Amino acid sequence: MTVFVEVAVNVPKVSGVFHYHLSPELEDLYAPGMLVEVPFGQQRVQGVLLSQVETPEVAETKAVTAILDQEITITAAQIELARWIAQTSLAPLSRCISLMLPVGISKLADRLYTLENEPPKNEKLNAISQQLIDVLRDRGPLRGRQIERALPKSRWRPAARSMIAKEWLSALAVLPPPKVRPRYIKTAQLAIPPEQAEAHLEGLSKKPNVQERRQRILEFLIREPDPVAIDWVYAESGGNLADLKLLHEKELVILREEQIWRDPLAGLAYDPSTPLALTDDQQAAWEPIRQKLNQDGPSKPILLHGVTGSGKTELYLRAVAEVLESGRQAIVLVPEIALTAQTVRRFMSRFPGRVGLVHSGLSAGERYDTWRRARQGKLGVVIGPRSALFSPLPNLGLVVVDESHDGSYYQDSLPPYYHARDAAVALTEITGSVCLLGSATPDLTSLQNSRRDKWDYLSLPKRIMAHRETIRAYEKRISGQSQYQSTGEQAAMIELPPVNVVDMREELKAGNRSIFSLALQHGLADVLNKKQQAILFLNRLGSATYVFCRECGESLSCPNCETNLTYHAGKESLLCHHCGYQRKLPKTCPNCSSSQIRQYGMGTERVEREVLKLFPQARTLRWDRETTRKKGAHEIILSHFINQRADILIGTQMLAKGLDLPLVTLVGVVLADVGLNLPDYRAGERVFQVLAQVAGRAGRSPLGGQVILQTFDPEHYIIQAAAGHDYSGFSEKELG
DNA sequence: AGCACGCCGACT
DNA sequence: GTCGGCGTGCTC
Repeated sequence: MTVFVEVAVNVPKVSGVFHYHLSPELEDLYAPGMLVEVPFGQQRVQGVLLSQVETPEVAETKAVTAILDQEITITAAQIELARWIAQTSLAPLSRCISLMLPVGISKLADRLYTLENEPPKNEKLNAISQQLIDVLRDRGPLRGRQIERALPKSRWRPAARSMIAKEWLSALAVLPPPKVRPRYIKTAQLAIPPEQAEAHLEGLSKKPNVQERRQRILEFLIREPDPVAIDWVYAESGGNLADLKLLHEKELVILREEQIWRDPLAGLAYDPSTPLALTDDQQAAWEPIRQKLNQDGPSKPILLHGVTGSGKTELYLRAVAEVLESGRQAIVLVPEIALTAQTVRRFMSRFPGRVGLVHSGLSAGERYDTWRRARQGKLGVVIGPRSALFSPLPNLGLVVVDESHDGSYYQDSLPPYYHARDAAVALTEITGSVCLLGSATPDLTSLQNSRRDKWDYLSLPKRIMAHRETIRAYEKRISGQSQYQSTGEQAAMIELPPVNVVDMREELKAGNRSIFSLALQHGLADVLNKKQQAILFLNRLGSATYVFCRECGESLSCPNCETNLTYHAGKESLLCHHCGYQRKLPKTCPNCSSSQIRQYGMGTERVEREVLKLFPQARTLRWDRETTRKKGAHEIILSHFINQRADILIGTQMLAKGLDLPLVTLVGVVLADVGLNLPDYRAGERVFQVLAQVAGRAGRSPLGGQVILQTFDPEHYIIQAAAGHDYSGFSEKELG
């Protein structure tokens, strides 16, 4: 009986699965999820075995060439998840399967080109053919991708084809081996009991210095009973591999190869932390979560709606601990590692040695090793952005989606276009595990799911100031400026900061032409005086500059699609990014004929300049795409600010993501209504989310805090809702 | 991705 | 008449 299997081939653009048969020697080794090599057309390609099939769809099946990895590369749950993503995103299944292959493992087919015969001397060759011949003569046989690099952008493939027909070249279908491999180090260990080794310290060499060196090696190994990395032996003794080999031949030392894990977290120091006591609110939310984690069978996803600073992370940590205790694993999704470093650090210090971190900055080797440790169940928690969802954990118990409203969970750059939040829910349904989605400003889709009882809903309505010791540390630092009394409880509650909405039209009427209202100027002066910190937030989308009438607040919009027109300095005209409508910048406002019509959009540099004009002594720090482009820049800027090496942090959208900046007492939103008039039914939702999040950055310490929200449209319900920290008011209005 | 098949323009 | 351009479709 021949065994037929379904294979998803790793070829971009190929949708669907193909049927192959297994040769008798592979039949016994077969398991779904294995990485194999199969012939496909003229090529040799990678594929993933899915399931066995009774009868193949075609009469003639080809045989699976080889099993590339004895261990399962993709778990059964992942195969199902890939199928789910393929179905819902309309992307080819093979693409969804390759999402789950770690970088360095996934390999596309290629061809190896060899120069077989020099073309006859009298043959006239075109330039490309000549180049190809030359490069193959110089460098020997090359793969297609190597030729691609040697002759960039040239159309060498047709030339190669015609030369293959003339038998000057040959082409062989190959599948390159994976780029990443486990890393091994050599270790040395004493082969005999230490007492006996003492007797062998003499006569290791005739040369006194060599004798001494080898003696030192033995002495070191006598002190270290466990296998030791040979580099360490060299460092301790000044010896080399030849010495070790000699000692090995004398049967005094065992030399071994030991696999090591490349771990990006290995060098990091962290203070282990213990669970914090829960507040009553947290306790009330924790109970149902705990129950679900310990109950068998399917359970609804949980939407954990907690205002900024309400202690959602502590609940995630508890949930993860509960899951680990029962021998299962957890995945924690965060929007962007660089912006959620604080959250990541809390997981690392609560579960030292059990956390695997995945993100784009890792080397292929680090990723591969983290992936393999996850596969072997050696990691308890995998934390990372959306790709962390595809870790092959053998016994998944929990998926946490932190800041689950965040737009970066949606992949829109290349297919499959999928939403990691939805995929997380799907994965927990497949595996029968628990999905915990946390947010201070849940997206309306999620809220609707909980309203319709598809999801469960838990809320943390109150803010926690800080843990008692933290508060005490601050009180020492600020010596008596505190507005709040310690309650004696483990954690004290604190109000969300008051929000002051400033009508910028009134400011102009009163003769203030600065981009800062008087209230914001006073606020900044006060902060600088008291040596506290402020954040200035620019709710800006891209580099677009909007045109406003400073008299009536009217923004110029496109007559066709109601999008705000944006000003392009290069063309000196207004452009609609939606339909391409273009017009000259008008001299007067079409609404009120005022001449106070200006482009109103600015970058962080402009804001910084304005701040320094008013407060030359202020120490400012800019945080935007431009200043954070370099690797590690996020951490540097943040730690600068947290350590009070700057007074005012000026930044864009990134500021809105889960940062804990305790000394910030003032948040100024330079222009709150930007983005409100976009032709997108979620524009209001996005603006509300970002305003609510950034407002939540203020006043997280005993110093209290306030938010100043500048706007030309103070009556807008989104602005009103954000000003009142009124999520339910906002969602009522949006959902009806 | 690669390759075959197939249908229209400039050449021996 | 044919060589060859690249559009479309298929690969178990």
